[in-house]
Amino acid sequence: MTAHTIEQAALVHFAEKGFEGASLAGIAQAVGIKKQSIATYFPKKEDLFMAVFHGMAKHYIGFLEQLYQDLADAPAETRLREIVYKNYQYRAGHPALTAFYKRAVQFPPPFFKEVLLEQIRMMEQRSAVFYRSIFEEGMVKGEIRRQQPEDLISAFYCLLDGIAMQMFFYEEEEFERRLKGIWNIFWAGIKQT
Amino acid sequence: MTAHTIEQAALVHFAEKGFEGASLAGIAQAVGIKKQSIATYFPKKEDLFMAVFHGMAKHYIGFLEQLYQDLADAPAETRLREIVYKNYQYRAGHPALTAFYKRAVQFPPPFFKEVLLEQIRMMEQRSAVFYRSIFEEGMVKGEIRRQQPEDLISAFYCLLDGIAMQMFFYEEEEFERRLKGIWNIFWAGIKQT
DNA sequence: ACCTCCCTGACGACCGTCAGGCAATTATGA
DNA sequence: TCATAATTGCCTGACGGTCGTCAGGGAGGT
Repeated sequence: MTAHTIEQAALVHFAEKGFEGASLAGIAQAVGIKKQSIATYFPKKEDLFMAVFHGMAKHYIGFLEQLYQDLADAPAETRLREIVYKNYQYRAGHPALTAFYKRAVQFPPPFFKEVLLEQIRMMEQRSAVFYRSIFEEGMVKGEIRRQQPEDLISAFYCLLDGIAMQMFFYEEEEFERRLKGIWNIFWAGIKQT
Repeated sequence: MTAHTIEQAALVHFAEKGFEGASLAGIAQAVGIKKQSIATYFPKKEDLFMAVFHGMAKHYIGFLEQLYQDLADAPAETRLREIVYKNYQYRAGHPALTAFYKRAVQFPPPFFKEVLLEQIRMMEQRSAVFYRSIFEEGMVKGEIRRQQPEDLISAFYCLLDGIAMQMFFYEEEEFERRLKGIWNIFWAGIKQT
């Protein structure tokens, strides 16, 4: 039980200050124990980081699977727009998880850069399969203009990443206005005319 | 002279490990002096970081001004595409500056979060004025479909940020293939049909 | 008697910063 | 022109503080 509490506190600290910047003392204090007690559950700091990362990955993958399932029978536009918006809402609703993820992806602690990047590639590939099916189905049904599926996937990832970056700068209200405009332009760029 | 050498070494270290993660000892070693000697030019670590940041900002702004100037008389598509590609080439050609910028923007050291974010807002606003003029001119000339300029600007920033993120994951060749697809979809989304 | 869980104490390493020294260069004034 | 003063540029030494980790102890439940 305490292990889970530690993970939660560690998530926040790692998200805010990164792996090197976060201190075991600070995490322990947030839990209400001494720093040495963390070693009962996570012998090394790296172990704690790994546990937090896997917890985050599990949570996010669960969200994605649920999302994809819910959208099984819908027009391409609805499906894609829902992925964009639900991703945004997930990120807005889980700021600590999101900050941790952003930091881990862009500035991974050196001790397991490779493991981490591989994990991220896996997650992206899992998504790519799903996105590809949406695009190909959309093209067959005449909802989406015929073009290379790879280009569509690239652009969609670019859209999602760009949105994730922009979230950082604007207030909720302002951002949602922007999001609407961004989506309309993306959809205009791929739909069948 | 040494001051500039120190700044260059600091740029690399700050870019790779962040403000807290980079050590004065490491930077000094890269220059070939002792860590205490840095204090001759930069009394506090924060002063060094500030100097590096201002150097980077000046360099990048110079690049943007030059770019905007060169594109003064060209069709909207050319201008926008050039901005995208030249930005990409700049980032690819100056990886340390880019990494430093990314880290500073997304995870600013706490001691001057506000100063830094304000600086960034300034840089973005300077660009926004230029982008807006391209879009408005493009709409007047019938090159771009009539719509809210704000939406176009939002989408363009989203495009640039998304591209900056994606650069991280792919090799040069693979990435440039993707970039082409991404650009085509964006342009299809805003051009006059 | 044996785990489970958390504790105290101490360690070596590294951090940024302050204080002060010393040679080489440059500027000053007779 | 030359002695002297001032400045520059980098040095050594030491400081208090924080870090992660190792070693070992003790209370409470099984």
